[in-house]
Amino acid sequence: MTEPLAPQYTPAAIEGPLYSWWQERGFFRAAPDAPGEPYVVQMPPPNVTARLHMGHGLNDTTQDVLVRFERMRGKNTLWVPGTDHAGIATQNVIEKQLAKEGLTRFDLGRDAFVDRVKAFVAETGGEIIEQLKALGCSADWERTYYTFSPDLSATVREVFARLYEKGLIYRGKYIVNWCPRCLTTLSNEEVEKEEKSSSLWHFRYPLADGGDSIVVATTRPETMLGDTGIAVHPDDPRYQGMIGKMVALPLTDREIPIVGDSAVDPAFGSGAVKVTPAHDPVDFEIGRRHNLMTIDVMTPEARMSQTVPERFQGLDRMEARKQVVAAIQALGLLVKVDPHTHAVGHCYRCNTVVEPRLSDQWFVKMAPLAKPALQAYHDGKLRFIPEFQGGVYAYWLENIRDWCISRQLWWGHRIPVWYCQSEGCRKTIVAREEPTHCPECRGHVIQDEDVLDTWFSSWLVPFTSLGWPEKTPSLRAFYPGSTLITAPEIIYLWVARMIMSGLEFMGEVPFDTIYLHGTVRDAQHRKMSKSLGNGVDPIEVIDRYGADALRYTIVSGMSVGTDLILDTADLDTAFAPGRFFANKLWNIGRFVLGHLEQGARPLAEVDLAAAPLADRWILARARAAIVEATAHYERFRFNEAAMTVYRFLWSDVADWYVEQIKPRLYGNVPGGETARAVAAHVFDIGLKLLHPVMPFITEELWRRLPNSPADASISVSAWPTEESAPADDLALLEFGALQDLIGAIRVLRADQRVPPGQTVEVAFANMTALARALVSRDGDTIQRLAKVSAIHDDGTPDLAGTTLALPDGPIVVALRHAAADPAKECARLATELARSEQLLAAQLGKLANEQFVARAPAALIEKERERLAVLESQVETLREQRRALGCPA
RNA sequence: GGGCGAAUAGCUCAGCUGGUUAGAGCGCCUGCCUUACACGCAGGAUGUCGGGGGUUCGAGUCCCUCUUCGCCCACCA
Repeated sequence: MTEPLAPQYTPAAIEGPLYSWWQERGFFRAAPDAPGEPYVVQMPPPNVTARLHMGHGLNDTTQDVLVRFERMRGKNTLWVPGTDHAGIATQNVIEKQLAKEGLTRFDLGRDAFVDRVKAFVAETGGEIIEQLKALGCSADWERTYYTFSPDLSATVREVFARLYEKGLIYRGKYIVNWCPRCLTTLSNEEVEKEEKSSSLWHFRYPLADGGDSIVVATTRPETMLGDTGIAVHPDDPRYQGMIGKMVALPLTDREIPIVGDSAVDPAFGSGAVKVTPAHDPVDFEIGRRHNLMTIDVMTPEARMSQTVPERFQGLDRMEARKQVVAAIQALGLLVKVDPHTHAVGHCYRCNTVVEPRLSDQWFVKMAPLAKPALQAYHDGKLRFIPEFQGGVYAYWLENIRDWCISRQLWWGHRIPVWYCQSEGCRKTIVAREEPTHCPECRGHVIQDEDVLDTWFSSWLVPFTSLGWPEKTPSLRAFYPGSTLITAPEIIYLWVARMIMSGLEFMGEVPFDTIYLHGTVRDAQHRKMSKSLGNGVDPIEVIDRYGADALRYTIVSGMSVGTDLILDTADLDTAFAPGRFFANKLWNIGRFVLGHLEQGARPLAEVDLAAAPLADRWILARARAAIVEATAHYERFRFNEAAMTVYRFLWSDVADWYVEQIKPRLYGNVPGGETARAVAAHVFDIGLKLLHPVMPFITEELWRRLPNSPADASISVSAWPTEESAPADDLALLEFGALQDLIGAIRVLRADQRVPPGQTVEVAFANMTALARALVSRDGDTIQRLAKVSAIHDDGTPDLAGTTLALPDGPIVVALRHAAADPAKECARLATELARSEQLLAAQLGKLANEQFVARAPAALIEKERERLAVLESQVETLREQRRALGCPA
């Protein structure tokens, strides 16, 4: 471990080995009986077929930041990882593979298909886990669960059986969302609504008695073939006489009744609604109330079925739509077509337009589960960040609808329901273990063909991942968990349901804090997606710039509740902040470690009272960084935390402290030992504060610090506290003044184009006590850092000076350097004078405002008075300079 | 249709309980290969804080309103 560090940081060389070492040493393992308050995070389980994308990058980096922070703070930290068998998504992947071979799942048959999926998962299912490791995720991988493992499958059955026994699971015929491509139902939450501009077609239906007619409006003309009634509002005067009459449904030979139903809005369209109970949830309810027939006019693939006139049979629904409209028009019954935009449901997995369809399905009765979940929120047991997301959660629960959990898929947990086949028995058996025969009549039983919604296993993971229903030590120690970190888009699909299942089966909410982060978008603010091709591959970024650079960029670009925008066109630029910072850090490390070969004394052994200003100052800055960064991490303001540490390490440590101690380290001068001790100490603090964000480089550098215990990891080292660095307000004030003095001289040099190599003489006037003290004690620092050969305390202002506000008053700083051109200098001074006079006038006005003086806090007024003094001095200096130069008035 | 979020430098964003001259990174300009780092150092420019109105001694910050983007929810067919 003593090879010299290269000038350029090459992350690829260190990240892999470090991760392997972390794993071997088991730093991320959480034992139920380990000391410390438990801190538990459930990782949103990625789909087994998934490859890491930026969404994971954002989500898992955020979790890892928090987990590493809490682990270092001494909590018994557990991050539970897992993968999701992802019913529809995974089945689709395999079906696509089959399609390439010219096959469908039906060609293989159910068992062979499931075997094929299993083989695929066995082969590729671990990829995403390896990618998460490349990202640096410090999960307890030994606990990695799989939602379709035998263990978790057993818990799914257990939960199904318990809910069924409690009367919370039922089977029924309702209108459900049907994806004609996936050939399965979807829950309401799995349907994504999209605004589409379309048409509202008005059809005239003649009454059966031949006299009158009635106009109906529809957005789905093809469903008219399944109309079994017409509904009007019972109080609508236009249709009062029509209720009860029959309509001759065009294109068919059916006669359907006109019914009165208050679900109809008289103000919309014509005020009359065609009722298609098999294809619309509202129509279904109307149909039920009025005993209308249901005619399913479509096949599962959304083609027109045998129930419609022959000319339309077999047509795709969209084609049928066109032809029905044409046929109606040919009959002279098309009244008008209005443009109309409305929300159309799409399958969340394949984006096909979802068809509402009457079907026999299994449901979970949600109201009894929602009630305690809502109560927990109102009782303050759930904290949402950002806060407003709590309202989103509550609104959904208040308007909860039953959950359709059966899926017509082959990949997933088969529904644990068997039906007795004997005539006269027909019992429905719900069982935890597969029954061999009907317990009632010993008849032959067959299992329900359907599988469960994927989310029916993932809504249980906060406790099933810990061994439930067994009361394992892990379950006892780590339930309930702490923080859930995820994207707002799965509040309903996952978060709310976990809360409900947690309350139902464990009696407690599964986590107390829900942190919802934004979405990763491209430069045009579009969501990253495969179809748009605007994605960034995090693995590519890690290979090129390192996981730390990726993580730093993610963290610093993300604030609470906002999206993360990444320019996908230019990765070099997009990840520059992280890359640059990692390199800077590496070089601070090279410098500091290079001077610590003989070791560093612990800070406790250093006489700080006797230490130079810079040492006391950097320790005070370290303390401020500790306090600030810790507060930011605690409040989920990770970008602010990152910025705080960045400023500490780059601006304070690198730009000032390192520059300041160089003479003490290079030259064999007294104080070198103190400088080494302090440098080692503040670098240790900086690395620790940064470790949650940039775990690899901080580990690599930290382990090389002389005072880091051998074979220890920064990831389990103690988080710095206020005790780690002494406060020193005087040092902050004095060093700040020193920085201001050096800064003022640098500005003068640059303004006057003094060549960088050339030293200058500086004249101070109006010296304050602080300035005098600094010049006499730290004059050498000023000389070195501002390239000054001599400092004069002139008492009179010189050419080309500037006024500087020190804490104890304004002083004048000037260069003893001939101004190039008196005329130019006069012009420059005139501009500056004008500006200063303006500011002075404004300041005088402000302080003349009686209201302000009466009401503003005293400290503020004091500051305003100080500023007035500076401005007055500035104006005076500029005037004197102009006089000295003989400038024209 | 209802609800929510956002609008600050060319770009991405900070600015938390109203209070100095509104900040950072990237990009840009000037000068530097100063023995940790040119992925760097020093200096610099750039903002009617989306528009309008209000509250206040004082508003980027609070209130109202409008505009523009984005998100979520919803059974007006």
